[in-house]
Amino acid sequence: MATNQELAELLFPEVHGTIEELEAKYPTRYLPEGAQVTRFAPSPTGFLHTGSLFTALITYTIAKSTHGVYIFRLEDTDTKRTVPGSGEQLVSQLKEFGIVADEGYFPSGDKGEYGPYKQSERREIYKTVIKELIKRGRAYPDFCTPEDLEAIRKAQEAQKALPGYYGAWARDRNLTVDERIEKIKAGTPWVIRYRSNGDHDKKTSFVDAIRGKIELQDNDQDLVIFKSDGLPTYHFAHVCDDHFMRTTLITRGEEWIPSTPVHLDMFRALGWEAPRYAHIPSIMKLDHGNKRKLSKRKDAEAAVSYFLDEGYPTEGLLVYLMSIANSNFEEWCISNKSYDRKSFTFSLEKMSLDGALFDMGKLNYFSKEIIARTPVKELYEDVRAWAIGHDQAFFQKIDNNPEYFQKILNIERERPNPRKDYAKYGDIAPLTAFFYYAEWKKMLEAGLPFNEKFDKSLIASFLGDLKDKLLYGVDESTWFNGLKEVGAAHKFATSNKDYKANPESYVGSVSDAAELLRVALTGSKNSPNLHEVIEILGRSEVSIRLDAIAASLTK
RNA sequence: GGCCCCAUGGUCAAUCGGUUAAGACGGGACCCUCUCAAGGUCCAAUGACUGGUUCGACUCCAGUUGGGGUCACCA
Repeated sequence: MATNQELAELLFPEVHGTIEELEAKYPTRYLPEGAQVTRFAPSPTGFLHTGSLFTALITYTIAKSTHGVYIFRLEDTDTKRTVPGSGEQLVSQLKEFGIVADEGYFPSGDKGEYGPYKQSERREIYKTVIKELIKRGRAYPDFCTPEDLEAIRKAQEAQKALPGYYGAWARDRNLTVDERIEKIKAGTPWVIRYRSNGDHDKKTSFVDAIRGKIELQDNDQDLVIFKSDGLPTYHFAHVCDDHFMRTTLITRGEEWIPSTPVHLDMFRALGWEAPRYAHIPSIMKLDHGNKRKLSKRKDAEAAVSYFLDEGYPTEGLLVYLMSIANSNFEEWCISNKSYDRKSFTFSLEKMSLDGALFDMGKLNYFSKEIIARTPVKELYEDVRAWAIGHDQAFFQKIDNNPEYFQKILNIERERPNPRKDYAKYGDIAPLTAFFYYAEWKKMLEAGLPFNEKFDKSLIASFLGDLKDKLLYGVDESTWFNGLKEVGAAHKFATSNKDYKANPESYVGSVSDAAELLRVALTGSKNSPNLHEVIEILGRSEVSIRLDAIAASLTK
């Protein structure tokens, strides 16, 4: 009678290594007390998902705050779903958010001593462990075809039995070694299944770092761990990789909770200590009154690229995500007068247990705060970098005269309560268009929205007067007093109070007078501080515009 | 359907058995004010339901309901 040893050799003749050798190759890490080794391990199946960024942020933050190690691992075992180039894409998008791995997969080559960090390059490791498992009788080749599996499922359905490959339903579980060898030699296709000793009627429990104790049914499924394409399935790859990478904390989506007993079962079978788990709630979206996970297919905001394209500052998104992760973060920011994530103490225990609805409004709020606090020089660089890739016309405009654009960006900025009218870089171009003559000209041609209660001749004479008498290079109140004086000469009240008291003595109030100037120069009834606008535009530009208006009013 | 997770305002949520149930976003009002954006002050708005435990329950327990997840040679 043949032995499992012989079976293992027949299955994996090319594998000569041992688990002991792997243990020696990937030694226990020497890290300070409390340091966590975490990892973000996405599949290269497309662009970075907002939920993934959330998980990555938490994973990264924990490693950094405990002076541990943050690993990036590429889980490319599903060759059918792999999208070429998306691994590189993931790394570079994460980098834009400042989330760069201490070790892991990089397009330019792996970094770190615990690699390879791409699962498809770790075949040797998986095979070594699986071969050992076969020798020990804890894994076996299975010869079921998809049709066989389908038949089993149907039979289970008919008998109202629990679905799956387990116990008596596991057709090939109890084949003798000789029978297996015979089939293999006959060329029957096989996969490797893990032989579970679990009892479905018993419970396994573990302490989740976020949720506390979780109790689930024991795993009794003989799951496939090695596919016919020569790659492992997630379950096995996770156990293997996180053991040999010496990960101490697994951060992953909450959808993994139900399969945790499988992983625990395997760690036990291998005699390895299981890491801690932190199952992170998903970010949700309200859809026809129901909550559901953010979906890349249905929701633009599910793809991180959406925020990048719109021109949200990366820090704005990060701060928003952090506020969902730890709701005390927001209060911390307020009392510290700072959004510096790095000095905030993140805590897994403080994470909420149910998935938050993604709130655009709140993102905008944080984003405005971040933009308003960014020093002009820095903001300018960020906006410029965004414009290059997303708005060429805008880029040409700002690049043509960077100093002018920075002055515009700086309006009402360097003060205790700065303006907050941009949530994203894409908001800037439309709001600042009037500063550029060509665009102002278009507004003039389309018709300036002057208050219709004033007739053209009044507007023309008032603006004409202003052209010569507007003050430049003086402080705001002096400047505004100058404006009032000119207004008074045209019978505009110098204060709203005076106007209200005697409306019949005036043509309008200061507000009306200021509005005429505002509309003339900015093409809109709403604009930032007029004094600053005029200082930036400068005397000659203001004169040119007022002349152009005079010409259009009198023709 | 089995199993698991979750449950405080519209949203994010604090409270670790005793509070007038915080705070933030959003909303409303008022103030400031040459408009807007800010800023200031104030207001409205929350414990799913039913039992239990307890002197006392938003808080602990059970059940109900609701929502979410998971049951692959996908991760």
